[in-house]
Amino acid sequence: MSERDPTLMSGVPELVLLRLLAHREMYGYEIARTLKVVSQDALTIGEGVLYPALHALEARGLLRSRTQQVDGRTRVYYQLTPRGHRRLARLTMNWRRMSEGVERILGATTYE
Amino acid sequence: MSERDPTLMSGVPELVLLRLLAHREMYGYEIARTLKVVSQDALTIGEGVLYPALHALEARGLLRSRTQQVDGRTRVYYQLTPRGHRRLARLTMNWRRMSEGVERILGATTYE
DNA sequence: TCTCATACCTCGTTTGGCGAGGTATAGTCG
DNA sequence: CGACTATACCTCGCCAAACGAGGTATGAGA
Repeated sequence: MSERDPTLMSGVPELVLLRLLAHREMYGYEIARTLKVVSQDALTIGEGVLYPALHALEARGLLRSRTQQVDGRTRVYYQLTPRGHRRLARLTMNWRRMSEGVERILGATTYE
Repeated sequence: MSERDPTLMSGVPELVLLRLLAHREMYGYEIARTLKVVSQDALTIGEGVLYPALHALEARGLLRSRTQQVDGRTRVYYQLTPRGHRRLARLTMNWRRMSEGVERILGATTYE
């Protein structure tokens, strides 16, 4: 394994998507709304990012989906696979590491 | 103004570069080394990222450079312009906002 | 009827991170 | 002397990812 991973760059959408879906099954539109609310507007994900990301995650075997009709509208519900959970754990570690690194740079007043 | 800015994505290299150079003048190679040390290996910046980024920042008027010969080697020292300082302040705000958003997502155990 | 919210989708562009490569000098070890 | 490492700069080309803009369709309410 030892795949790509955010070296410096984020991959925030992937992280956030996996994390939201780790709790419970959700469908795309719901994810976008929830993200906005929970992050208190700090994060928003456009549909041009959201749907391609979900498809890619599913294609990689990190998500599983099922389709359900509700009030004549189609919802595609996603949930994490075991691989998705492992991936999430890994990405979370990387995120913490990276953001702590950035904080160290931002916080320091002198370097030598 | 009101330029693009990292919507979801990072722009970590730009932020970090500006922050390091806000303290004191540094040259490229030194930046790469310092970043690694100060971030305790959490962040590294390859030369294929570093130099193009520095040039782009200078072209945008956020950095100013001067060249100096030291022991027969050429060093290009960079420092922030006033615009660079303003940009740094802005990016720092965005970073905090974004990373707090991510933390809220990571930290929450239930959403409704 | 029109608009808004819901719910999905894709296409094309741009940006930017990154590896790999290239040049040159100074110092160290054998 | 020759090889190698560290210093110091640079560019090219690839690829992935974020994003805006556009498209389809339904249900509810004004």
